[in-house]
Amino acid sequence: MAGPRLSRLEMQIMETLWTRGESSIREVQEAFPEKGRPAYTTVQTTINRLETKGSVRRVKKVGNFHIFAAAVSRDAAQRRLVDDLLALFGGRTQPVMARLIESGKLTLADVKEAEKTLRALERPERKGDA
Amino acid sequence: MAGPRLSRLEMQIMETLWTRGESSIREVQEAFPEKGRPAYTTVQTTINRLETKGSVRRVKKVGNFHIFAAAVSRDAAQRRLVDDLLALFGGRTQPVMARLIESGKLTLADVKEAEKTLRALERPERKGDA
DNA sequence: TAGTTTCTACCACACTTGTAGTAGTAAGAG
DNA sequence: CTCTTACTACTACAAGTGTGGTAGAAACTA
Repeated sequence: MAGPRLSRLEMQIMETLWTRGESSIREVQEAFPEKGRPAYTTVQTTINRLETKGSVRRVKKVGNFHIFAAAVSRDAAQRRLVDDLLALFGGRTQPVMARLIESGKLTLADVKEAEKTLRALERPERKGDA
Repeated sequence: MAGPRLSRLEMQIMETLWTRGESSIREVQEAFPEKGRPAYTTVQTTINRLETKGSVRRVKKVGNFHIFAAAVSRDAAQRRLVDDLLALFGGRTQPVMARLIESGKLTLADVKEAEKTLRALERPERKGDA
């Protein structure tokens, strides 16, 4: 399955749709930080492409403008990104973790959280192991 | 610095150069799994582009062919990939970790290793904190 | 040396992505 | 009902990427 690949700008737009919910092109555009905000038509073009890809759909028309909504979940889209990255690393997570640590963004809390989740997942793994 | 962005195919080629060391185009090409191996000229074109980007350099000529070598470290290139991904996640590692777990590739051992590394890094953090 | 093989240099092309302009239409302001 | 404005649909275009073809040179092989 995996859905289509989403580019940087596409992801930023999806992010707005995920966080603010159904939005017009104008709303999506204005959600960008004023500094470096893309032109209205740039957002329009990109949303149209997302629509073609099936990642976004227009839900209704209000006045003379359309309202769009994400047609894929944030989790699914993010999963795709991580899977692609992982493929680039030959499927090995260890070097990914190493780079995350280098980035300085990975906190001990994040890791402990992950560890807890993993333990919870591993315990019920009685019959079908990975 | 960050160096240029490397595409999927470019990364695959770099991977060969990193693991096997200096190689000819033919060697790089044949390092690809037979199934879905790109044409010789595809590899050639891509190596040329890598050369233009400064990620690869030709080190010598043997007979009638050139020998190429990576001009950037694997770590640096991988760091770039992870940083780019992180940017897409708004700099937050937590969702990245979550997706890694979902992928089923992240092992408890990887996480413990990361935890150890983080602890070791955090302790000496006397003067210059993050 | 002549033929065959193997490279190299360059070109071509389609698809993606970021970016934005233009023309026309629909909606709200008076 | 007319004007102004905001939005839509469409078009354009350059850089990046994957893909591979062609022509000609260089180097082994007999």
